[in-house]
Amino acid sequence: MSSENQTTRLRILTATLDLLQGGSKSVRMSDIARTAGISRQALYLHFSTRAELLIAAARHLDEVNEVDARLEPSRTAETGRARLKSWVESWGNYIPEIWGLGEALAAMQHTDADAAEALADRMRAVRDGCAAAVAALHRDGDLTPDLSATEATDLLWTMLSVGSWRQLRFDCGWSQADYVARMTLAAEKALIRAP
Amino acid sequence: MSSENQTTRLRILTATLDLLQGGSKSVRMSDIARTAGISRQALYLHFSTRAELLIAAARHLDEVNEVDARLEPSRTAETGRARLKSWVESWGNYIPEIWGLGEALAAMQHTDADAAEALADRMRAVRDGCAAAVAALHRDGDLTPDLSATEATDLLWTMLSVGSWRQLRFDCGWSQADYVARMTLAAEKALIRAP
DNA sequence: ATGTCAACTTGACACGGTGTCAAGTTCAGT
DNA sequence: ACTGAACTTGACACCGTGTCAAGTTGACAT
Repeated sequence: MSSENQTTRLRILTATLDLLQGGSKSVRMSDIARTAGISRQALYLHFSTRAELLIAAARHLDEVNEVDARLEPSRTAETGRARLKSWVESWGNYIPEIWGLGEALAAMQHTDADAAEALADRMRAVRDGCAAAVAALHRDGDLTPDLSATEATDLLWTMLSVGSWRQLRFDCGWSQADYVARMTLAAEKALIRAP
Repeated sequence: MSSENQTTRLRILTATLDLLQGGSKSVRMSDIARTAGISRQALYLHFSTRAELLIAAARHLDEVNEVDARLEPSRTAETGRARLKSWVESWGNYIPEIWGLGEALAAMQHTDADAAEALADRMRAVRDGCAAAVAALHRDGDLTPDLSATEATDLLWTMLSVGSWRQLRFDCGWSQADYVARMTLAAEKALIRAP
């Protein structure tokens, strides 16, 4: 940790995230090196593989954004309904910050097993958040009777996928606020027992 | 049309679809040539580019599957509700046949403008189907008041995306029948006015 | 002042996949 | 027997990733 040269490593990571944030299609190792102000080979001194770099960037992003703190309100919500609402909002508002990286990781998951694993990890974490919200609903007796807890989790997880967000946000032109509002409503309709 | 050598061209197209159908990660030009029983260069004699080949394969698939006929029941449904149900079923059951090709096309949409356009075309066609179902609901006064027709179309289109299907089908282990049944229900809850 | 070590640089190269080029082969139609 | 189209073999260029080798720079210790 402290034995590593943080400043160069950090410059690399932030360069990577900057390039990816823009949703730039294909971010090459040389692009990253250039924007970090070092040679392409110096990059390989720090990260021996593109996948490794992307994974490190993902971890770094998690730290910087204090993921746990952002999810706090959802975790401490009293009712299941409140928890669902809060979860959709927290996660939905986190997507814009990670989607570039997510798509880059997704694009290389078929050529690199580590990248696939890192992506799967993160998707699993999101799924856990969905499962917790569903469990809270279930506990309150508010879960719709036509879905098991697992099925409800599957459905919510899929509704909240990065791909769906991207499509609504960019292909359909929804604003971020629209996305959160409409998706919250859609999730409630799909999961909460009819009155 | 008839001036072209159909048999080799056809062998190529079916080889392409066969390889893609399996959801094989990276189907190379040489893989396709080998399974079609010709040399890699002969492949380039027929399709000068990988994108061109994939696009031709997509068109061929549309013909072979008689897309229009499959969508007939949805188009002729009497009520909006019936139309929605039928549309989700028709399209949902078509996804398994095209998803491999769709993902291949999607994977190269950032490196090839023609591939992007071909994919966009097909997605637009799906969106049109969604819009028609929503319009029928709206006509019957059955559309939920908290979504405009456009928003409802956006939402339905996104719920029925290939990515969501892939996630539910493979990551969540849903059967095709499960997918259609649950998705129909979810679409109805999201779009139809509460009683 | 000298030596050493780590971070970094330049420049070359291998590899895999796409696409191109040139020169042959095969064979049906005339 | 000749032509032309479909196809073959084999070489090569390009790009992006990853590797290797040799040199530069500068901080720190002695």
